Amino acid sequence: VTGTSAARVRNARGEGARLRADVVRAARSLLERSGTEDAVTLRATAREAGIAAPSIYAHFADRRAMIEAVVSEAFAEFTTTVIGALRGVTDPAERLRAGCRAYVRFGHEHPATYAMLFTRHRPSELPTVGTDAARVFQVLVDAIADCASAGRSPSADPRRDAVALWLGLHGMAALPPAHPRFPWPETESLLDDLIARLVPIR
Amino acid sequence: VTGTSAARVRNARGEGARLRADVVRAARSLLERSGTEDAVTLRATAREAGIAAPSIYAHFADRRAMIEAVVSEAFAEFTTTVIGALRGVTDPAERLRAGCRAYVRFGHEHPATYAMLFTRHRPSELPTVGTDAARVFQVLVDAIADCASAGRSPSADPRRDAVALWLGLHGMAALPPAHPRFPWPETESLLDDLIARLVPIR
DNA sequence: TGTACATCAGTGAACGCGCGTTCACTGATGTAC
DNA sequence: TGTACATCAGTGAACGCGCGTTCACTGATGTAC
Repeated sequence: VTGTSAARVRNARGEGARLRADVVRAARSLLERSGTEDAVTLRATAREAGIAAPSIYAHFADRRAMIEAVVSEAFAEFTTTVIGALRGVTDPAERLRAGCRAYVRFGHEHPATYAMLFTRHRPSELPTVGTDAARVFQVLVDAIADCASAGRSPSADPRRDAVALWLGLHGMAALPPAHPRFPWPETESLLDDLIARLVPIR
Repeated sequence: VTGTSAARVRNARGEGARLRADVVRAARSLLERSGTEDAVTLRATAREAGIAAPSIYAHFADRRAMIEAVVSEAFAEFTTTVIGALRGVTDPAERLRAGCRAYVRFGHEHPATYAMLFTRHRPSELPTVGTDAARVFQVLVDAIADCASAGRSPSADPRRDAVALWLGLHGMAALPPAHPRFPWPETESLLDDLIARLVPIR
C-alpha cells in the first residue's frame, strides 16, 4: 500500500503542473512493474504517486486521458532514444545498426511499454501512435537509403527493405521478453545476423 | 446483456461436460471481440455462454483456470493449424512456405488470440505455452532442414535460420493487425519476400 | 507594515458498478426395490 | 409397473472489494489596499 514511501511535499504555488509529470511517471513505473496496461488504474497510479485519487483530475479529464498521455510520452521517449542513437555515428552501415540496436534494446528494457506501443489496443486509437511509428519507420528508410547511396548496399527499394527490417526488429524486440525460457541466441550477434539477412550491407 | 440469444437448453444427464467446451468457446469469442484478455471476466463469459456465473465453477477452479484453459486450447488450435497446412504438400520449399503462410494467417484472423499466446503475460506462466511454442518452432527447423537436405537451400544451421525466420513471422503476424493504418504491402508477396530474405531457397 | 481576500494545490468521504466467489437451493432424470 | 431416492446440471441471492468519478472542503500562499 506504500507507494513512493517518502511523504509527498506539496508543490509550491505555480508549480502545480509538476504533478502531471509525476502522475505520468508513476503510471509508467506501474505499467512496467505489472506488465499490463490494465493494472494502471487511476487509484493505483495515485497511490504510486503518493497523492489522493481525485488529484489526478486536476491534470487529466479521466482515466483514458491519463493512459493516452502515458502512451504519448512513452512513444516520444522511444523515438528520441532511437534517433538519439544515430547521433555521432557517421558510417552509414553503422548508423543503421545503431538505430536497430537502440530499437531492440528499448523493447528488452521496457517490455511492457514496448508492448503498449506496438501491440494491438482497444478500438479507440491514438493518432499520435501512427504518426510516431511512421517517424521511426522513416529513420529506417533513410538509414537504408544512405547505405545505398554510399554504395554500401545494393538496395533498390529502401522502403521495402525497411518494412522487412521493421518486421524483424519487432520480432527481436517483442518475442524474447515474452518467451524467456526459449534458448535464444545471444542478442547482439542475433541482431547483426538478422540485419544481414534482411538488408544486405557491404 | 443478451449473450447467445437462444435460451440455453440444459445438457442431458452425463453430458454436463459439454458446458466446459461451451465456456471455453464463449471466452474465445469474447476475447476476439474485445481484443483483450482482461475483458474475459467470469461473469462476462457466463453471460456470453448463456449461463449463470456460478455454473463455471463446476468445470474450472477459478477464473485463472478458465483463462489457462482458453490459452491451452488456443495454442493447440494454432499448432494444429500450422502443422495441418503442411499435410499433402511434398515439395520441401513449398512445405516451408505453407507453414509460414498458415502461421501468419492465424495471426491476422485471430489477432487477440495470437497476442494472448505470443505476447508477454503476467508473472505466472503456463508450462504448456513454452512446450507448444517449441513444437511449432521445431516444425520450422524441420522444414528448413528438409530444404537443405533436398539441396534446395544452402542452410548450414537450420536452427539458427529458424530463429531468424520466427522473428520475422512474428513481426508479420503481429504488426500489421496492430498498426492497420500503416501502408503495408500486400500480405502474400511481403511474406514471400520476407522468407526469401531470411532463409534463402533455390 | 498589516490585514482581508483570492487563488492554488490538493484532500476525504461518498456514490454506484462490475467483479470473483460462496452458499443454500431447485428441479429434472435415472436407478433400486 | 410404481414409488422412493440419489444424482446431476445448473440457479439466485448475497458477500466484500477495488474501481472511476463527484462533491464539498481545507489550508497554505501570494496579492491588493
